Order: sequence, then structure tokens, then C-alpha cells
Amino acid sequence: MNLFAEMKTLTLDSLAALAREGALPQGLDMGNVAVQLPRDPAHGHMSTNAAMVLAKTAGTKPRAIAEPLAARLAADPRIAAAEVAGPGFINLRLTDATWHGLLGALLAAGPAYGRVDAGAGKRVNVEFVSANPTGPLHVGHTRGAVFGDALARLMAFAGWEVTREYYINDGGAQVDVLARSTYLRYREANGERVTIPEGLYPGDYLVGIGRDLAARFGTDFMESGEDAWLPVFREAATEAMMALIREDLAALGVVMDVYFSEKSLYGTRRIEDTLAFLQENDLIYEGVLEPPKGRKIEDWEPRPQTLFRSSAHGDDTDRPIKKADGTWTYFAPDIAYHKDKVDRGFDLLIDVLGADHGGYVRRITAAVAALSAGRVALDCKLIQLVRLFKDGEPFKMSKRAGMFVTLRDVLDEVGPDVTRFVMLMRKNDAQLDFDFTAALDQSRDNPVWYVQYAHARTVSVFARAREAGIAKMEQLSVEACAHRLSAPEEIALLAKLSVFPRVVEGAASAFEPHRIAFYLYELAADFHAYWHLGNDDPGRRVIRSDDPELSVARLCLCRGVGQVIANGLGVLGVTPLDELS
RNA sequence: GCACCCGUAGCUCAGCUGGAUAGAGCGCCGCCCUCCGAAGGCGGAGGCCAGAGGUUCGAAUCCUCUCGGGUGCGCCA
Repeated sequence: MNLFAEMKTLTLDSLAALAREGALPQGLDMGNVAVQLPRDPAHGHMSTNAAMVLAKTAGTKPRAIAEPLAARLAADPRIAAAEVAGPGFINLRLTDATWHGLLGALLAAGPAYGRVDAGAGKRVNVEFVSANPTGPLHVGHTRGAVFGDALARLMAFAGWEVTREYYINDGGAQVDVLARSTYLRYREANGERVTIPEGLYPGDYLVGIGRDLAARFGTDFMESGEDAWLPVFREAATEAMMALIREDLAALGVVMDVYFSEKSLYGTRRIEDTLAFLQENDLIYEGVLEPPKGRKIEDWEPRPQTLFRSSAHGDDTDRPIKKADGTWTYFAPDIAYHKDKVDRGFDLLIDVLGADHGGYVRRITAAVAALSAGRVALDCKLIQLVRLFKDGEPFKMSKRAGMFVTLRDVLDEVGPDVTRFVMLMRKNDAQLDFDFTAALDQSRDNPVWYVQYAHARTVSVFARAREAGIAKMEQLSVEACAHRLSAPEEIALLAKLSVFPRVVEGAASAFEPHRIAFYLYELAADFHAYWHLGNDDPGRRVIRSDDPELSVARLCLCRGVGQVIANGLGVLGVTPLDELS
């Protein structure tokens, strides 16, 4: 049930009726007509801008549209009052019965409340993390993982069919570096003293893999040349790293649907075929790039390369797909990979990337536009840096990875739920300061705790009700008692609950899961405020042993709040708590 | 030099794709509570939305320019 959608439909129907009657010109563009949430509660529960938006093209004054429209809207049984106000807004106040109906629908829908059909079953591919398989995931990856997964959940909740995907960069030079680093650990496990030279990966996490390989191959590769062991070690080390990464993601609550290997693109003509396709469309040519202006590159010399004409699709320059020595740049397999995604029939592609990949967005977007002839949109979301703090001090690096704070380090400090919520309290393109101490604080200052506390209250109140002997609790239905919810704060709370589907819709269409987190914080604040009213005035407590019917009505309201918090947290991938530790 | 992101209360940030008198938390000031309906509650001050133009009924939001911060810019991915 989406009251905003219902009211918008009603508004559009009313406008159509006015047009039929000749009160409005036929065929007006209704695209900008909206039903909105007024900032000021004095302006009613909802308002519509229809009269102002249409006045100009209708060749009349806003009030000339607003008056008859308001009269029609007011005739609807769900609407208590429709008043023309300000420059031409129509402010709507809904009847109490409408709100009571909403609560019934909410509780009936349960976990499905808030789902919308904006995606209409269209298919979206969300690619995220896609870290090089050369070590454990670090904080930066963690934020990307949390964002990508929450976005995937959000899109699914908004009616999209979602595929979560991880692109394994196992084709480039960095996996050779990994193999060499692992080989040294293998020698170490065979009793040799090794030092890891500059340029190789020094992290402790390779020690165990070296040991495993020593157990598997004994000393077989101690005397061989690199040609012999490199492919073996590359394969084994990459596999081990991906296992590690899957475990890290699982610990965070992230499960991918598809792991796509870059390597699978080589030797299968898939890159060649993709480029041939572009060639046919005159998007590939041999040429020489201009050096970037205003920036000195020491050893710049013009070289002929194979270039992709990305400037034909919105990029500011063309991009190399082959190095001067004729081998592929990373861009070539990336194009083939995105071609594969397009061919798999997705309607929308989303890439979640680190902010340092900002310069890459234009060219890959151009590539997808070219590959799909504009049918498939690619949207790249850039994830900004995370700065970690503990007790106000910058958080120190990990012991096991040697250089960076790992996902495991973060989980060890605060656990997956807190990590996820905190990382979703900020827009993806804003830098995030994450203070472990503050994130575990039990006070209003801490949004995670505040929202969880609200949920726990909506649960614990039922135990209190039983203790208080609310006898008819189990027998009374929402329908039978909801009419007792008439206090302004109760209607206001119901109105807040009615906004949830609308928030979901907006967040999904903007690819902004953080909106859910902020909504939940607001809802929690409203609920706590409602709850506290009972401290000063026992008559406003949820549980009134002298009035079981009213108690049950208020319990239903609590359950509704709890349900929405649980649903919202579900979208964020955070487990709602029934009690606080 | 060019491109992208950003600039909102003293601080950290929201602002529902253009709506009405710009919001929250912290900090500050005032009042209340010390009750297991616990880990606090209520209220107040605080703003030229970086600046200047433009678009229109209406701009923090869209366009242009300026200033200030971040990121990136062939042979890494």
C-alpha cells in the first residue's frame, strides 16, 4: 500500500475529469504533477503542486485550476480536507480512517510493506568490490561492498531483478606479482630464509598459502625456472585469494551471484570479437595520442597505438586498447566484459568503483553506449575514502596485511551490522569518517544504536503487555481497534510510516541507499518521542491496563513501527535487534 | 592545462530529482527527570545555502562564470 501513489492517481484522475468537463484544456503534460510531503505539518499530510505546474500551459491562473481540483479531491472519502494555499498548493488532510486502514495494510503486508514496483521486473546488474585477487579486502573495499550490496537489496525491494557480480582481475600483471610473492613463501616453507623485495606483496596472508603449496608440491619447484612454476603458482594463489575474499564478504553478509573471471576472456576470441564489432562501427583506429596538456610526463614520446573512439560517445579523448608493444591494456578486456553483460540481457548496468577510478567512468560509459547502441545504460557510482578513528585517534594499520586496515579488522572492532549502518549513513560520493568508539556508543548520538533501540522497544513492549495482563491482546484485530488511534502524535506517526514506500522508490531511482538510513533515524526519533510522552502522562502510555482496546491499538502501532524499521534495516542488510545487549 | 566530485549552523552532515518560514546530531544556553517506560527528556539561540549573474509563478537544488577543496589524466587495474 502506497498512499502517496494512491493520492497521485486520484489527482491525475481528477484532472482528467476536469479536462473532460472542459474546465481544463485537453492533452496537458502531467509529467511534473507531484504529490509531496509538506515540510510544515500545518500544511496537511500531503500536498500537490498540480495547479501551479499546469497553470502556464493551460493559460490560466493557478487558483483557477486549484479551486475545482480541490473540490473534487475533497469529495474522495479518504480525504478529510483539501485546501488551496500559498501560491496554489492544494493541501490534503486525510481522514483518521484512512490512516487506520494504512496500519492494517502495513501489518498485513509485513515484510513486504514498502516494496514498490518501480523496476517492473527489469534486470539490473550491480558489479561491486571487484578487488584484485592479491590480498584480503581492506576498508575501502568494505565500503564498496556495503554500498553495492545495499544498493542491490534496495533495487530488488523496488521491483528490479538483481544480479550481484564480482569481476576478478586475474588476467593482468598483478597476479604474476602475486605468484612470485607466493613462490617466495613456498621457498620459505621449504626451509629457506627469504626477504620479500620491494614490488612484491609482503603480507603475512601469503605465508600459509606458501606452506600449503609446500605441502602439496614438496620441493618439486625449488630448482625449476619461473616458466615452470609461474602458471601453477598463479592459479593456486589466485584461487586461495578468491577463497579468502569470499570469506571476507560472507563475514560482512555479502553473497555474490556471479564471479566473472577476466582470464576467461583471453584465448577465446571474446576480446577480438568485441573489438571487431566496434571496428565495424568505425570506433577503433590506429593513431597517436596527444600528451596531456599542462602536465609533464618525463618519458613521453608519441607512439602509434590502437585506440577506441570513446570521444564519439561523450569522453573527452580517445583511449588506448593496446599498449605500444601490441598487448592489451586493461581497457580491452573490460570492454569485452561489459559486452558480455550487455549480451546477457540486462536493462541496466551499475558499476561501483573506488573514487580513484573517476577518470575511468567516461570511457567505460562510452563503451557500453557503443556496444549496446544506446539500449543499455551504465551508471558508475564512485565510493569515496573512509577514514577510521578509535577514541578520536586515527586507527592503526593491520598486523596481518602489513600495510592497510582490513575488512576483518573493522569487523573485529564493531561487527557487520554496525559497519554496514555507519557506512550507509553517508552518501557514496562523500568522504566518510568512521569512529569505532562513537559507533558503539549507546546514546542518541549514535544512529545505529538509536534505531536498534527503537526496534527493541517495539518488541519488548509486547512482553510488558503480557505482564500487565492485557487479556484481549490476542483476540483484538487491528481493524477492530485501530479507530482508537486518534491522538495527533499517533496520526503523525502513521503518516511517517506511510512515507516509507515513497522513500524506497526515491532511493532506488537515485541509487542512494543512504536515504533509507536517514529515514530510519527520523522514524526512530519520532517513535522515541512518542514513547516518552508516557513518562509525563501515564494516560499516553502504550499499555493501559484500564483500557485493553486502546492498548491493543497502540501495540499495533508499535508493531507497525517495528515492522518498518525491520524492513528498512533489511534493505541495508542490517539485522534488527529484539533486545539490546 | 583538462575532466569529474564537492562547498549548507562553530563541527559532522541531511535536504524527498524545482516547492511554502532551510533541517538533524554534536557543541553552547535554559528547564525537567534520577521513575527499570533504564542506558535521559523538552525547549532556545545559531544561516546572505562559497560568490556573481541567468532560467520561472518559485532555486540550496537547473545553466554560465569566478573563488576555494578533493580525485584522476598513454605503456597500472
